[in-house]
Amino acid sequence: MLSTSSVQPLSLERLRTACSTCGLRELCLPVGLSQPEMDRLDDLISLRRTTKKGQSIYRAGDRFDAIYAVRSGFFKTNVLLEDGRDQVTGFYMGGELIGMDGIGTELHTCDAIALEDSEVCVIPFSRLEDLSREVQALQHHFHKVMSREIVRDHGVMMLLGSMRAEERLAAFLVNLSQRFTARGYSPSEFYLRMTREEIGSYLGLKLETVSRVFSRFQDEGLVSVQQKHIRIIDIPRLKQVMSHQQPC
Amino acid sequence: MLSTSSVQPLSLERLRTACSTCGLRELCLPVGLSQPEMDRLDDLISLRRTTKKGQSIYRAGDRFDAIYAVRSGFFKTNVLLEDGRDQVTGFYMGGELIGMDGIGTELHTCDAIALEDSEVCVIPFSRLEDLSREVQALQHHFHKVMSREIVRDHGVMMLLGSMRAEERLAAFLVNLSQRFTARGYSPSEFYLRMTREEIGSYLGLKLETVSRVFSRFQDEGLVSVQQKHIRIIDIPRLKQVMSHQQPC
DNA sequence: CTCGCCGCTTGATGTGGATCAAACTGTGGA
DNA sequence: TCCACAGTTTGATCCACATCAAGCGGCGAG
Repeated sequence: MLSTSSVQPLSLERLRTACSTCGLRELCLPVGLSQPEMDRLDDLISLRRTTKKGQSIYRAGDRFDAIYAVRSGFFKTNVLLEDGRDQVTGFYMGGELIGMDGIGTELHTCDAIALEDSEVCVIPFSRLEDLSREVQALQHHFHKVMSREIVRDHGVMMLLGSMRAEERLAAFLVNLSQRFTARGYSPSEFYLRMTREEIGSYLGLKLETVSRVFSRFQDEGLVSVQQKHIRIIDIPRLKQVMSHQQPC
Repeated sequence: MLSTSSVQPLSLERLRTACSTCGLRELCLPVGLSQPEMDRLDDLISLRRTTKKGQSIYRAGDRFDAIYAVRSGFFKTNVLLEDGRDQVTGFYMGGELIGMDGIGTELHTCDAIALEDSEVCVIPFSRLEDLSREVQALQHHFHKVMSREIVRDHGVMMLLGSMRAEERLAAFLVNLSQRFTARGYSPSEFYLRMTREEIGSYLGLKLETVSRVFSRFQDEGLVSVQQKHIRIIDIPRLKQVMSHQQPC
């Protein structure tokens, strides 16, 4: 049992891992399902997978056959260019779905890598489609999840295409804060699971720039930064920075 | 009949606009459907909509209730920030689907604007979901289309986050060339429907930079540019530029 | 507890693309 | 037909962020 990325069928653990009893069910795939519908979804999700920090749940080029719901932990997704350049395309936390990039071609187009020891629910995709044909609420919610991923990507495109470094980092922190809040954590105090380099890659900046902007934010009393420990002191002002409305 | 964005039921035109006889069916929603299945899809798509250059099929904030397949013409989608900044998030041509951004919130999150006089098929979304529950091939293909939109967005994020101006424009031209080719047009000669400013907005560049890079490409014998008329002279070299492999 | 290293911070300098400015051109409308 | 103007090109200058460089500090392995 020392294997670092193990796949294990549910058995006695079943009750503990069922969607119905999962603390993340209001954020995850079962949103809007009745109890019997949720039971049917449970039948489908019979595998969990634990992943150690640094390991992947899939790599670009891997055959696609499942999507993954983050049960615990933190992930990033990474696209690669032939010439070696790469870019972080997203960070994922509890209740969020990873892997929808693979549906279009039956092959994954990015790497999904754990930023800390993590656990995901494996959702076999063809069985999800089967069930979606029978359970309208599931079908509709899945479409919403994919649509939101598209909208999120548009937000990142906006950020990369027309925001300056301070605005990008402010937007990033505000977004993280909101997602932590939705999960019952503090809106103002959290640990970053990713390095400055990963943040930079996601935001289209170099790690030095990320570091400098953090320092500037700290000097201005917006946040307190100690390595990966972040405390947001002034969320409203951070939102102003994000929206270009610096008070001169 | 002078209204600029008219909605008209199909009647005698029916045969002409049915998916089954549409030249774009191999690129559009009906991919992989049998004849009877395609007939059922036809039943659902009972509206076409013509849109004059400059007009929108929907705006950010509009209620979402349909997606749109481009029948003819050319569109852009635009996201807006409160502070007035905006960004082009995509260009769409025949056979491509617009509007999936609205599924997540029931509201559209961007504007969809015609870059020339155009026509779209209106696909009522709830009826599309109904039919998807009965026709597996349709369900699966729709999922593929959404997934590809996500993958395309990741490509743009890569481009915006880690490519230089010349690489971006080269990637843009290669992409357009491929899409025109798939539609039976010349891979090397086409008219741009968008302005330098719109290209720049999409690529995270200013219009002056786009213009300068076009000129540089022309000087180097990669393309011939006359306003919106583009002739790609050396596709392989353009692909090299895109991949950072400048021959010193 | 200590060592080594990875990740972070900070400074100095360089540069790609933005900005400002001016002139040119093709097009659509009166 | 001609005018007005939106869109484009090109040049000069500027600046935000990249790059290069050096030192720091916290954490995990032993």
